[in-house]
Amino acid sequence: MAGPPASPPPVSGEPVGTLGGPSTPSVRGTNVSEQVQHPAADDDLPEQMRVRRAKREQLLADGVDPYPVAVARTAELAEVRRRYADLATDTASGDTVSVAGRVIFVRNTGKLCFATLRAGDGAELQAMLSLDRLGADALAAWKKLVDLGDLVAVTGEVISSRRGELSVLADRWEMAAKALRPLPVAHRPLGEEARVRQRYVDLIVRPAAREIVRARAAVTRTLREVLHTRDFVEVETPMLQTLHGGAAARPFVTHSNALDTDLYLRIAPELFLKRCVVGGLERVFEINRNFRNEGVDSTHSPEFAMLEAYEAYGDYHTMATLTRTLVQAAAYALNGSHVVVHADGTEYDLGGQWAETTLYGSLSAALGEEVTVATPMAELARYAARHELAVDPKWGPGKLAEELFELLVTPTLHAPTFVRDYPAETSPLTRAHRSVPGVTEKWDLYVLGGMELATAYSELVDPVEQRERFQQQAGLAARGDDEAMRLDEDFLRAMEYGMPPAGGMGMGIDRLLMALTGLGIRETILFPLVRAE
RNA sequence: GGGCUGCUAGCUCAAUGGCAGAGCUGCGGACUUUUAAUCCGUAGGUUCAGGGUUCGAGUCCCUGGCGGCCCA
Repeated sequence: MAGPPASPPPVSGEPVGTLGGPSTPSVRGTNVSEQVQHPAADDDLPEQMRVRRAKREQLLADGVDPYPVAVARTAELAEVRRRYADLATDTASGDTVSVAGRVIFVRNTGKLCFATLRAGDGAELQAMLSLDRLGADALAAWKKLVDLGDLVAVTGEVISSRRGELSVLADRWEMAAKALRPLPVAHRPLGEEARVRQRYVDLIVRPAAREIVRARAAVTRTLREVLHTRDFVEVETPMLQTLHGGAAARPFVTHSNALDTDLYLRIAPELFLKRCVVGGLERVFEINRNFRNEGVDSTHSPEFAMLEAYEAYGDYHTMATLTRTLVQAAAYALNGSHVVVHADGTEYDLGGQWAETTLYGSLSAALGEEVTVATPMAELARYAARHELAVDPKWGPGKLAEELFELLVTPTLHAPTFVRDYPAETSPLTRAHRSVPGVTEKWDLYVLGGMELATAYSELVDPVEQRERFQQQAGLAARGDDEAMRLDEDFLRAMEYGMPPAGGMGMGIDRLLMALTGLGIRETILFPLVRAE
């Protein structure tokens, strides 16, 4: 380390050549004065950033790369913790290791410095830097040049301090990457917006932020494993589509220059997965993103991850069993139990068999009046008025019954509940019930007081009936319902080759994480969409 | 779309219409066993932007921007 830390380097801006070097011709001939503005811009930086930039300059001046291509590293922090877990207080192991991590706390005394290093997995290890081991220059350089947030590497003996803290007593230290921005206060939560907009900082300072990322990975891996063991094949179907279909939702529109045509970001993979089933991929699934150009709030994100699975010769009963298996496996992967613990400490039991009811049955119970798919519009409208539900004139009786159900029943569905047999009117891709007229073989799975977690059908596979349902939807679209589905000729052509009877299921991955953790959707998505700064 | 609410130092937050502050962070100093180290000293601000009321606006009013919560 270079000697006396006498002169704070002249803050003379970027070293020549890094930016605007010879490769940028515009700089050379003309406006040289513009180049000199870099230092001036630096002067506008907050003091703490100027200081850190100056330290970077000092390192360079000392001939030390603040961003070396590699540093000595023989062990991970967690590995050292594991291996020396039993090292007695105030003893030395005799073993030398090289470790690296981010400096999150510093406690400097005159001739002995302590720093807490943290690795990406959350493991922490103390580094000790003493005058007698390091020498005056290296110790002075440490104190002068290392800030909270820097990534450093330390080589030394694994010891336990007098207070019993497992530590690396440094013979040598190196800068692994100099941080130019200060870390936020480590023990106070970052503001909501900063957490979302600068997730990287959130991840550095908040262990729970890292845990949710790993929880999500554990969940998606578990879903895949369960499906693979049941011989489901994972596929990836188009996210750019010339027609949007498979759900009732407003799409995002984009444009292909090559084809000179507008394209839609998919709102659901359903119609492509069914093409797969027609082709003989009898058990097929996809986990990927859907995009819906709709509201953004605590349960809705414009892009959201979804699992869809189709099983030939299955139906909505087999999909219910599959769904319960998947959710319970995910819960088990997170918590080792079907009872998960939410962020607020409450327990949520996903175990055992789940409650089942029907839409009209549960609605009748809530209304105290017998309601069926045959109940006329006028009567339903009276119930709506009784409960102060505004009725959209575009609604039919099926849609109104569903709205009443959502208003009166779903808030009461706290434990996981399958709600079966929806009106045909609102389910254009669903097969008619095999014994109950007017309803379809569809269920919605509700959790946590009304959050819709998954849905499944016994799929409609009759191409003629499918065409009629599409035509009804096209009529709605023509009347200005921009959520209505478009007629997809190629999909119908596929169906005309014959699709086996099948069950299909879709589950929101973000919502599954919410149900398993009790967190809001913006916490379960690493980088949720936010307005540009 | 409607209602409520927030935006102040790098971070988290204070400040009856009357000198813009604290803790942490930073900087200078002391300290060879600290644990969010401690102690002494010190710096740091376009109070989101623009307009208005006022002798005087972070504070009140209007418009806009960016968030959050609740409702449809």
